[in-house]
Amino acid sequence: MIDLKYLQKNFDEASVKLAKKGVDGETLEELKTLFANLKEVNSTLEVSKAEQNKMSKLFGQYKREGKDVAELKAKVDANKEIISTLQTKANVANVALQNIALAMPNFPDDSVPHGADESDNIELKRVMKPRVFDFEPKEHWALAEMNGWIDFERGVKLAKSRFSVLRGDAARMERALINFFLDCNAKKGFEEVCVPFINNASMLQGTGQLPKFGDDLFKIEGEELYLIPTAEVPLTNLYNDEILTAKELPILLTGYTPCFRKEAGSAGRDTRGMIRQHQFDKVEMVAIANPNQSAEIFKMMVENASDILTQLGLPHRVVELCGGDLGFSAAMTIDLEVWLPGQNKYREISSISNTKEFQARRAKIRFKDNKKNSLVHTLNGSALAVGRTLVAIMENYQNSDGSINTPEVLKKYM
RNA sequence: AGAGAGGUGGCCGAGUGGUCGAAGGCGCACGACUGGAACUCGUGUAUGGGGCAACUCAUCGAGGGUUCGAAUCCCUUCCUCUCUGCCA
Repeated sequence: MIDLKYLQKNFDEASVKLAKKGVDGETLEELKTLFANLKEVNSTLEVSKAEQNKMSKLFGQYKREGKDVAELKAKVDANKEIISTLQTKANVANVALQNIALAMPNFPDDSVPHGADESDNIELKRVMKPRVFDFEPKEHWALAEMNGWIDFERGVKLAKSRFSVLRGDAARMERALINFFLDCNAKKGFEEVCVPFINNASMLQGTGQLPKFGDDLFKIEGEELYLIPTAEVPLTNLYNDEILTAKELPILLTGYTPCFRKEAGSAGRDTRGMIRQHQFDKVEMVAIANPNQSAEIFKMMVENASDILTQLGLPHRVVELCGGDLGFSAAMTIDLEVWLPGQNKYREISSISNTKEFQARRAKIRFKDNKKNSLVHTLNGSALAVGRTLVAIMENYQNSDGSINTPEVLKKYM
């Protein structure tokens, strides 16, 4: 959640920032008004409550002294009415405020380039030259069929479309990749954790998936529980509603989880192959950091993910997201896009974001900094999306006969 | 899933209608003592909101109710523990 006090005091500046992310001024204006109203109602309410508390204390005193309380009771009863009215007003205002505030995206960092969508993103650099093929490289679904690696039909039979089954060496390579990624992250100081793949609504709100993006989540019927769309949710919320000490920061976490997404807005996109599935494996990095550490950690996370791709021999590029392409919670994001020779283009394989204090404010993750409590910064990034890495290996390591070589670093894992 | 017990501050634990944001202990921080430390003694030590501040409002798992007044009574709900059942 954005800082409403800041919005109040620096409305114009905040409007400019959020315009970068495509937020119209009207909603922002509404938010500001609601906030001001709530403050006013609350302050009058507080005065009445203070009055009520005083009178109640007096009431007890009168009783003990055997004095007559009839007159006082009349006063107290009248005040009670006023409080009840004000309280109702305050509750309504608060709900309205929360509804808008929780749906308001994060401020983009000042460094974030302007732009409307993906096409305005900025390529920072390319790592490794794509291999030159002396034959026409095939797309991964063709290779999958030739090698019996992916069973799309039976995946659909078991669940529905956008589910698939990995078989044989593909299944083993999926597992090898998970282990390889976790080991790489551990070397960079990330603690490995194994978490529930189902989280409750409050956690999903903490990281920003709820209330606005519920349509993209698989919900457990009859319960306030959801299949996680990314390990970012359980890893970040590990410290939900906690006050950490400055000493224990930064907390670096990594974990493997499957991710479940309804892909509600993606009908027709990437329908073929394994690029966009309802369930996919991912190894995630999360950092809970002191604000003065977060820039450096962000850089480290990007380098780590890029380094893993390099170790796997996968050409990729580093892309800085523009304001319009930035996710809801992110203040800044860098994507890594891997080269897919079969598709002849770069495709996202990792997304690393600094949400600054946006998630920390929602999830109430704070740290004690000489007596004072401050919000932490939270960062998250994939290292890496496992299924897409498998796809990248298939396309980059294919031979003319359709067979697929194993990347050197993966051999000891298989 | 059924039966019973219970959820209080960083932890333990008292508190069954008012003077309780909460005794006492532990832990922690600071100070005194010491060459230094332990011991001992003193002081301090929840969170969120409003206010420059004095101060004030809210919070005793969560939500609602009774009452002038609720940690304390009532209802709902979540969670934990024990026993039974089931299961990896």
